[in-house]
Amino acid sequence: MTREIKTRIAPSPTGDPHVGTAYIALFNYVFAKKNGGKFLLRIEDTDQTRCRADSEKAIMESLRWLGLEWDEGPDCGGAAGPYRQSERQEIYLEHANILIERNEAYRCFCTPEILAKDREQQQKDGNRRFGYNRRCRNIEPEVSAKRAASGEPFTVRLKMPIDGTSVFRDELRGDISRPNEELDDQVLIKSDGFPTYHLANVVDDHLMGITHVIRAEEWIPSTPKHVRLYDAFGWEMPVWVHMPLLRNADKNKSKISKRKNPVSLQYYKEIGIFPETLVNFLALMGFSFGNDVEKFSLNEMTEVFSFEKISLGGPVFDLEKLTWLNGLYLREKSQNQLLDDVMSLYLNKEYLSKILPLVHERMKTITDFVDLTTFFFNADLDYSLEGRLMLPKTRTPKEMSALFEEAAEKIDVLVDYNHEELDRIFRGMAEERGWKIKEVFMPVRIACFARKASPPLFESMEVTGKERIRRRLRKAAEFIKTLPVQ
RNA sequence: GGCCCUAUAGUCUAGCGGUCAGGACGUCGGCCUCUCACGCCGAAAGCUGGAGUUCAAUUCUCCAUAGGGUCACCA
Repeated sequence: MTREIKTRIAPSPTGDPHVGTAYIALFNYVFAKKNGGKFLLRIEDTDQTRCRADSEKAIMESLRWLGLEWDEGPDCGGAAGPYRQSERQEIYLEHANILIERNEAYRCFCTPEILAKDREQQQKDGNRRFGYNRRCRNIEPEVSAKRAASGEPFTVRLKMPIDGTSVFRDELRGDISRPNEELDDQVLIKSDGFPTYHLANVVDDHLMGITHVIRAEEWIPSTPKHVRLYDAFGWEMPVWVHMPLLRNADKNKSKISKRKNPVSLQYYKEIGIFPETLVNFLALMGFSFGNDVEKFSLNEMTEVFSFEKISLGGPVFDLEKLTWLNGLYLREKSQNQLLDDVMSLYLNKEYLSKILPLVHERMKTITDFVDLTTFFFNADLDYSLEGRLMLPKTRTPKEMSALFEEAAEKIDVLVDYNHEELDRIFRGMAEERGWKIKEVFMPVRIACFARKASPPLFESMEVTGKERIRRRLRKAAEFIKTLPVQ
């Protein structure tokens, strides 16, 4: 009897909801629905140092916004719960122990310091083979157990074959093989007791009945480890499907990254992209509907979907085509629908009441409000008029664009995006460089608002929102490079 | 660097041995029009290179090249 088709999206709640997560979720969703199966959501929060409290909620909201509803998940439950890995601790430990008993895994007592030293030595020796040297692989089981019992910290590692070749079948590419000497003994349980992705992922996928693992191409190199895990447990293998990676629009088409491209789903929502547009566009990244059809809904895609319609070249995420597609959807909407959309995005009391205090004193008539606040509603700005003011006479284009890029980075890692933090960042950068405050603040004002005069800088940046501000800083950095040295 | 994946215009793609290499974004030109936008019409622009298989390669094989990914107690 064939199993019910089940797929999953397993995001790690380490930051803003990522466009790549939506991309992979989309294909998992569509494949499951096409086959009358289930699509589930699992939260991979096993990295205690990187997980952020509000991230999980934001990810769920974004996926829902896109209409990628899951059948089982941390909020709606399901037969194979819990769906949050941090709540499945005992399950992983139990399974790690099974592997130790079967001699498929072992405790490793090497400290991070020793490992770092090993790596250093390997570098020095010009040894091309990195990875763990398997020092603890053959410790006698009794000795190992005793050391563990005595409280010595350890990790659990998977015993990989030392020679030979691992082969697995990727649904889109056929057989992929890798020499085993390339694979080292992967850590399964970290010394903090949490599992690594490799263990948690395989155990959960099996226990949750996942039949098709549709994930990003970056996982291909470690798939042999996962295959080994399934074999060690004696479990039935899922079908492996590795989707191409979304790419930046830079020269090299590198893997999509927040340094070069807005990757937060929140951003696309903020600039007025409809969820159906984004889903449609993401689908276009690698999937062909057929008959030259480019505009289609999630349901229409589901009807015609098959893996044969996926192409493997890494698709560049092109904002221009996304915007064009959005226009198609927009012109199709009734004016009533559109009115609701316009109001719910920015023209509502909540948003306007954040702006109003910033311009209150600057207004003489009600109509001034509009002139004073346009940049709170724009996606990108036009720098053709005031743009040159981003470059103080005392600074070079290179220096200035570097500052903007650094600012975008610093803002990205902010835990709390607010005007105090922004103030701290920009004053700090001026100070570090020994620049005058005005050499930083005016250029930033132009970059963020394209005007010499604006409401209070950092308050306005706060209201405009992290993603749009980061995008503007990056755009400004590009623009400055086109200016002549003064 | 080792290993792995990928390769049709600037970008997204169709093609699954014989096609004038099709569509879309963008670009350019024109039409519509009070302007702009929309819409419509048209144009420029592509099979990375080299061997091999074949009567015939964009398509199959190999090599090269290029790009990407990956080599963590991150996912």
